[in-house]
Amino acid sequence: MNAPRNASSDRRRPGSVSIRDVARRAGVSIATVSRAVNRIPTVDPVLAERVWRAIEEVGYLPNTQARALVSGRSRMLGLIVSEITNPFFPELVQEFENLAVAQGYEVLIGSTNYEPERTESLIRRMLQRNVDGVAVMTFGIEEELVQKLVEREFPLVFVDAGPDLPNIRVLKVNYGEGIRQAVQHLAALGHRNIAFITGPLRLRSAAARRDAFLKSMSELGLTVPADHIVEGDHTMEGGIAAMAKLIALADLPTAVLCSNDMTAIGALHALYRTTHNVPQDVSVVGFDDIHLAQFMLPPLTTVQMSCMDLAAAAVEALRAGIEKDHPKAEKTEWQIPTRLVVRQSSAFPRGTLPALVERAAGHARGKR
Amino acid sequence: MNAPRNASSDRRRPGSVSIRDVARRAGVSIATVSRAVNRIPTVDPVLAERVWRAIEEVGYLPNTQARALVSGRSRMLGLIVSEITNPFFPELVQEFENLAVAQGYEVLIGSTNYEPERTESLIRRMLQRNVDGVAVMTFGIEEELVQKLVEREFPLVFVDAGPDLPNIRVLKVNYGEGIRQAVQHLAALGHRNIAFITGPLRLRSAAARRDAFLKSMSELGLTVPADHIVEGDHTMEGGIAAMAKLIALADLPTAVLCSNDMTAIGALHALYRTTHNVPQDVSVVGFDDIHLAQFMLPPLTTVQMSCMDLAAAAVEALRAGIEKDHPKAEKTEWQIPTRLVVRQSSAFPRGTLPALVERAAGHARGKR
DNA sequence: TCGGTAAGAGGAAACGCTTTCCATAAACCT
DNA sequence: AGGTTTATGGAAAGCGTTTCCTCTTACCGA
Repeated sequence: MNAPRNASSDRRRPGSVSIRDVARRAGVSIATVSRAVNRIPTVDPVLAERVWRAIEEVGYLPNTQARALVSGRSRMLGLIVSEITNPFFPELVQEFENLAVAQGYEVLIGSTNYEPERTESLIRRMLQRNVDGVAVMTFGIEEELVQKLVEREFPLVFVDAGPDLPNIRVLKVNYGEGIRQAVQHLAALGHRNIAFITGPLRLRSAAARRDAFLKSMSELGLTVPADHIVEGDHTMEGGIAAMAKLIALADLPTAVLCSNDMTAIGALHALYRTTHNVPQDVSVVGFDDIHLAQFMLPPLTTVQMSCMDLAAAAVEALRAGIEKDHPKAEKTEWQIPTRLVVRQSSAFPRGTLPALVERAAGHARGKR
Repeated sequence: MNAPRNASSDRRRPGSVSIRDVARRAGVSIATVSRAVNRIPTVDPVLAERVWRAIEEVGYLPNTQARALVSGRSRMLGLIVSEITNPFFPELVQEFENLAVAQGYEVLIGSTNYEPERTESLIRRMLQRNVDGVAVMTFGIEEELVQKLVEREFPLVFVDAGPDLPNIRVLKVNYGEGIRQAVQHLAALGHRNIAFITGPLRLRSAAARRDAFLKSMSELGLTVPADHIVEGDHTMEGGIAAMAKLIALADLPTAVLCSNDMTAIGALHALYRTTHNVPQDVSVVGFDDIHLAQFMLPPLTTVQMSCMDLAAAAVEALRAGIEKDHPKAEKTEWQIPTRLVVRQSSAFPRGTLPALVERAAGHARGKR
């Protein structure tokens, strides 16, 4: 006997079960099975029970593609990040995935690696897969690249800024608040000579962080010489190089604020290599509060931009755009707070009285 | 006039274009368009050209779901990893994605976080999405959890070991080779008292690494006291705790080999906190060669298990299982080599003559 | 007892695509 | 030149689901 393993087409994967098999088993029509599966109340509870038992028995799983084809909704969300290897993003991805799955969505992830043609292909792929919405968490993508998505009126979520169009929602990160806290923290410790290592300035978010720094400084009446603003690229390598430039200056700043944690970690390395102690000689402050930050030596004082907040806002904003009866369907802006987390990479400026006292106490305790 | 924007159903997303629109524009049948898109040679080149131009003009993108529905192949690959926040995995994911996309596949990622129920739901989701194959890169997943996938004869790729069934392919990581190189490197420097921090031993790969270590040691006639094998959990926190136990021992080992890089980084931290210098007091060697390893202080000597190799083998093995005429369709095992990368976290054991010479030279150069 | 109504279940169409089959046109051979 | 084969386009049949519409059945009141 070479009969097919099930009554449906023999092209199908073995063990695959369709709604028809369930219908046959339960002795009802496929329409009834569909209604039972979708918990439509007009179905007789007795029949529904029979359907559910049949589903259990034959091991039925509804085919998502067929569902998507007919319903026009794929229940997939696109998530575009800059580079998955930057430790900030996996944390974001993880949280985004958790939340999306909890809401019954699948996640299609893509990283642009800052390459326009990659972004291009990424968007085309997401369009083809017919995602229900896309979160563009690249912190400053070129707008024209997402033009296609905008045209097709996909629900879209951007960080910081996006075109002012229907179906576009924006997560406004309040860089100012956290950076002001950081600057005031340093100023309160006595720092006056504070440098800033930026991210790649073509990124809107990097420029926003730098501007927030300059604003906070001028609020305190502190001036920033041009050579105290050095451009990095949000990688550790970039942080090392940028810090090296600052070390080469005639007046080494007493504190350095960095546009992200990886840059700050790079700065720590550069200082360590040149036998400068942190925080005794130079205070270093990061931005993001990635997991790694607390395990640095010394643990990094940093401005927290919570992935949890960001991911939660992104998923909520996408759902608001997708599900027409969502309570926040009309909301277009989500505020993301930032706040300073003080650890041990920031202290009194070198040469000041409190620093000397600290250092003496430290030596007395046997630390180096 | 409130006519719909295109001639198809008005339920569709605006701007969405179907094969019918292309056919109309090119003045051919939809079958011809389909054949042109799928590059079937029997279509008249002139017509094909007209079709391609029409596709360009109307901005047509084939609907992947419809394609998958009829062809039975979704062109999606599942990738299951342990935890995306462990830096090893993003590197793997990135490479896997690049390769898969280059072959025309999309990637559905999921992390188990070592929770069985998460894995369960992950697999159900992948089944529903009808992925063409799944790579289970968790380095030791419980087999029964993937039973469903096995039953349905999904092409499956495991790391290290998997059930010996058709459609199962295994990437055999040669832990022995790299770890032998590491042990011999340390022994050559003069180390005799070498400890090992394991990963979570329920993971097959963690046990395999420990066994490889013990084997390499005994090959050299070196004994390993029971308290020199400490269990970690492949995280930095675990590495810190495990190293703390070693530090508390009466005879501090002169070298510590770790089951992965995050553990080694934890060990570096624990040593740093207790004012032990690496490599002068203790040599530390990692495993994986994650990107971060080269930026540690000191840069970490480690055994490289290339994500590139692993990802390439995984994608190739999956394709071999999916595409029936694949040249390597019959191959069931892929070998993944490992090799030692010597950096600066390993040196002569403390108290030996070469170490004293090194130290003196180092002091002379002004380093600490 | 019978007509009217409402609830529940089934049949069938549609979603966008691929694939197969068939009809037509063109080319070849005898 | 007529018949046969080969190329090529067009029409139609699914793929697995949802949804609309129709039909049956049961229940209620008169």
